Amino acid sequence: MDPAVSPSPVAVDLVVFAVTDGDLKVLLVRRQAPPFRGTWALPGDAVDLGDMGRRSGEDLRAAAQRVFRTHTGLARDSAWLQQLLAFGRSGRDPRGRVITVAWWSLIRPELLSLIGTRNQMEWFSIGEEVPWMRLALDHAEILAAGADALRARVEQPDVLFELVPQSFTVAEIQAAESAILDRTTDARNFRRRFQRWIDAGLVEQAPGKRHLGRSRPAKVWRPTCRVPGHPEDRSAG
Amino acid sequence: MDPAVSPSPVAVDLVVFAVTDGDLKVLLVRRQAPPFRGTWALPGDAVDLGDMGRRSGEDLRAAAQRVFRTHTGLARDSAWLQQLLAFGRSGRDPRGRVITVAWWSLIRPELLSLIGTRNQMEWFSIGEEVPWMRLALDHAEILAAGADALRARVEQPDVLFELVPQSFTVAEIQAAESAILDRTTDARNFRRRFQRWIDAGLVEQAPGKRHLGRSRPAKVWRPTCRVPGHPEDRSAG
DNA sequence: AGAATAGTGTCTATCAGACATTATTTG
DNA sequence: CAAATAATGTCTGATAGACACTATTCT
Repeated sequence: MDPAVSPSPVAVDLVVFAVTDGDLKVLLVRRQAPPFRGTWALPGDAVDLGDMGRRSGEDLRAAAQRVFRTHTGLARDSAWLQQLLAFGRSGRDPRGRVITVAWWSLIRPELLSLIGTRNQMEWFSIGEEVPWMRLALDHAEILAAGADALRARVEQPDVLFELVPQSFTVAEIQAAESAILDRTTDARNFRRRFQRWIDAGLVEQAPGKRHLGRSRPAKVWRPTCRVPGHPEDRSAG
Repeated sequence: MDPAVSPSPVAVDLVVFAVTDGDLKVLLVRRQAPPFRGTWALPGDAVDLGDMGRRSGEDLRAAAQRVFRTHTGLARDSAWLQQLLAFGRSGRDPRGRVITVAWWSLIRPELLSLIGTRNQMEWFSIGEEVPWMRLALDHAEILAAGADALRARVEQPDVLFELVPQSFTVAEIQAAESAILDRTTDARNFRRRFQRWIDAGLVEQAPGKRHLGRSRPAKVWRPTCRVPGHPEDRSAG
């Protein structure tokens, strides 16, 4: 197939977030094929639409999960994926007319080590390092929309839970929020909100404690058991 | 062209809202062509993708505007349109694999008379009348998502402004909010919020008063002049 | 005067931001 | 005990819900 022509008019692109070292990071990959070969881009791929009848092709969510697995090596089940928006400006892709459905995804810090630095990919700190001006296609625009969506929803505990370890201390989850919003909340006020999450039954204490250095050990918490992960949103496929 | 085969793998569908008679209504059209001929559906159409290279086709937003104009007869400029989500479950369309990008739209009550009851279309009250179980394709799902999006954003004055006349009384805009949320807010508490909109410079008094029956006339308000209408969101097309 | 709707004010609970203090561990 | 981080509590201002009264018009 001619690599300069898109194999499908519909694609998916992922804005994959993680929090490490107190920074909100996004996963970018170096494009292996033209156009924009060698430039940083969001992980994405064409959606297999089938052949307009007989072969049924893959669902949008399945395509997003496939891209997630291809680039991270993680099981598709461990992917928290939510649809963002469709981007389809005529002329956004030099290969032809391609509509892309963008998704945002969250990865826990514990899983990052499993990903490693394989292939041509890298985590970029949203605040500083992202080479915004040099992203392929309209990916800068998509990434900005993804960051907006994340920031808009980070107040909801369930989003935050996907960006910290399965069990966490109050300080850890607060640090995650700070990284996303890029501002420090007062620890005491944050704890008060956290207390409400406890009262509402959103979190429960996990066994064990955690302590670093020579200080008082912190209690460990976890989200109260729901079915693990995966928001079932309407845009499922 | 074979009407049983979709002309394009990408479509747009519109969830068009209006408030009349104290009810939140949505515009449905009777499908003229198979499949689902004769059933109620959201207004929508295939997106012209061009020919994958030479002809550039139309932007997603342009397609949504075109559908808006086709079905309402209103100028595309008067369309408040915001992207909702893409729906692309394999098998959602019996004609083949079609991804649809859904938009939600708001129409002021003053414009409703211009639309009339042309063609095969009708306004249905969300609460009661919508024949949910009998909508074509996955339009019930799309409509539900659209209603959710509207309810989630109705607290923001700018959304509410698009569902009332260009100039309105406090009672009128409160009635619109009540219709959308399907619950009555206390008039005095609503007025207090409205006072804050005045203080923030979101609304200003318009000339004239309005009075019905034998009661005290009400002041008339309007949004402070911004460029008329049209949210410029990132998903522009 | 009476009916009807417009507009203003009060009391209270909840929540966010700013800020001080006590508690528990290691060295 | 000193250092370091965990955890709790107080004061204040903004906002939402419940509720009572005054104002202006028409009949």
